[in-house]
Amino acid sequence: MADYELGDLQLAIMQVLWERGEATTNDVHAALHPSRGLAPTTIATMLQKLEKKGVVTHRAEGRQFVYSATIAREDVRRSMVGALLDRLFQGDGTALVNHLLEAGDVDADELRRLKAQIQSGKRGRKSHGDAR
Amino acid sequence: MADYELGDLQLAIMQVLWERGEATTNDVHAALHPSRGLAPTTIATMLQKLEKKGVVTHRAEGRQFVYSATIAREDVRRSMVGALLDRLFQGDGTALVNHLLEAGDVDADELRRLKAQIQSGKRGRKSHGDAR
DNA sequence: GTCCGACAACTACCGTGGTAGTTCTACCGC
DNA sequence: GCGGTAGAACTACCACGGTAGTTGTCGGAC
Repeated sequence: MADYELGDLQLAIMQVLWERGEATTNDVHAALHPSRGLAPTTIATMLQKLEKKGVVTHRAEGRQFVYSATIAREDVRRSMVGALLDRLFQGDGTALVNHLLEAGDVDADELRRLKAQIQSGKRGRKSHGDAR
Repeated sequence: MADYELGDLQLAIMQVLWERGEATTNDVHAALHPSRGLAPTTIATMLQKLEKKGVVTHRAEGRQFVYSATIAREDVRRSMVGALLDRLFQGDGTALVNHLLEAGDVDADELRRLKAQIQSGKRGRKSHGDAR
C-alpha cells in the first residue's frame, strides 16, 4: 500500500475526478473555478503532476485529454488520515474521535446512529489486518 | 483563530515541546534522534523556522536556548483536523468517524465508552459557535 | 592568556505544491 | 489554402518543509 500525500488543490482535483469518474481539464477547471478562480493552465499543470505521480491517467478524446483517477478515495483517505493520526494523535484513533466531539465536528447523536448501524451486521469484513 | 499547518518534523518537534513544557535544541535532538537520526543543526534550523512562524519562543539560559511552544496542542489539532476534514471529507465529521471505524483505527467498543463518558455531563461547553 | 569545545547564526540546497505565462500544434471555418 | 482558436506541452518561479554544512562567538579548562 503506497502512501499518498496530496496537497489541497490536488485533493480538490481528485475530488472532481472521483465524483465524475472522468473529466477533461476543462471540466475540472469549470468545477473548481467558482471556488478558487484559478487559471486553466494551473489545473492542467497540476493534472500532469498528478499523472507523473501515478494517481491519475488520461486518455485522448479528439484533442482533449480525459483524466480519471487511478486510486480510490478510500486509499487516499486511509493514507492521509493515518498520517495525521500518527503525527497529531500518536496513532490513537479514539483521541481523534474525542477531539472531533470536543470540536463539535460530530455530535453524540450521530455517534450513536453510527454505532447502531455498525452493530447491525455490516462490521467485521476483512478483519482489518493491516499493520501500519 | 489562526490556521496552523505544520509538517511532519515540525509536529514531532512540537510534540516534544508540548510533552516537556520546554526543551533545549539538544533535548529535542536527543528525543528525536533515535527515531529519525537527524543532525542537530537540522533541529536547530527547524526550531528557528518554527519561531519565525510564531509557534514557539525561546529564552536564553546561559548560552543555550530553551524553547517552548506558544500554541496549544489542541489549537493545532483543531486546525489540522479541520483542514483534513474539509479537504478529504467535505467537512463531514461523521464520515471521518465512519472511516476510522472501517480502517480499524477505533473500534465500536471504544466508541461506546466515549459516548458514555460524554453523556455523563462533560459536554456542552462553549456551544461550539465557530463558523469555520 | 590561549585554545578548545559547545552552541547559535547564517547560508545553501533539494523536492514539491501551487501558480501561471508562453509556445506549439492541429483542427475548423471561411 | 489560410488564419484563428483551443488545448496540450514546456518552462519558469515562488514558498516552504526538510536537511545540513560552515562560520562565528563565548565561556571554561589548562
